[in-house]
Amino acid sequence: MKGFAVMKRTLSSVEYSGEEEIMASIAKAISHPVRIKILKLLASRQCCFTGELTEIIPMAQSTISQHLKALLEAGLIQGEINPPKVRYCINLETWLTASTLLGGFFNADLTCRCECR
Amino acid sequence: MKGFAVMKRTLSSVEYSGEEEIMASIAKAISHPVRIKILKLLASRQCCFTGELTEIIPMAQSTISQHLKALLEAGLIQGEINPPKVRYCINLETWLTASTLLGGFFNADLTCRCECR
DNA sequence: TGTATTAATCGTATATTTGCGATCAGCAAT
DNA sequence: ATTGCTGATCGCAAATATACGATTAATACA
Repeated sequence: MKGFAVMKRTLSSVEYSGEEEIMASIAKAISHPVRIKILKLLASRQCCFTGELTEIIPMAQSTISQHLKALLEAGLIQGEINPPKVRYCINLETWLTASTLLGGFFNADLTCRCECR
Repeated sequence: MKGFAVMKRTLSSVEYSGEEEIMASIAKAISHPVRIKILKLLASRQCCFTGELTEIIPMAQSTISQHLKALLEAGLIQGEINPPKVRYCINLETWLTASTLLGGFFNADLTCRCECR
């Protein structure tokens, strides 16, 4: 991972639009239930939060840290390092981008009129 | 993949709500740019479509078929088998679910007021 | 019965994800 | 300096995902 321009295991590098890559990147970030749970927790606590996550979610501390890192790299959260503690909160900017891109995508008016089943 | 109730590589099976698992499953389906591109194509062509995808997207036919299968299993598309052709189109029901869940998730009113950076 | 067409599936190689324990890094207070 | 605390990172193992070519399945047509 790291940024949006990776993945070229093959020669036939397909071309993607910036939006497609950003959307995919955000989707990948929330493609694991525990990361959705984490985001929900962060969003509900008004804001900032810390590794009390470890107490709420029964997973190894290192595992949770990894998920936080994934969310951080996707830009969905931001953290304020303040050793020995770190506070995380939603990154409103990316949050808005996600809302716009994903919302716009799924809200598209699809008047499907085919006989597919 | 297959359904929403997999993943228990570990002993400390974390509990997830149905919504969390459905959201994660949908997000995973659109976590690859080529699948977003495919969905866009299907959505734009009014509706139904076929493996002309192979002509538009420079990827092996088997690879595209695999991505279609992923979208199918996530319920985002549906296909009408009509050998030797198959027509795919958006599955409006899941599409609406995705819109509701993801939209509701990201549209949550976050009045963050922390000093995190 | 062959032949052509389309698309799924199989088998394989490689890369990424996920999870864990163990260790390291940064700071505060002894 | 030593200790304690929180949290990131490392190293490993196992599971998934991704991409491909080759093969197979299903049907229409000659």
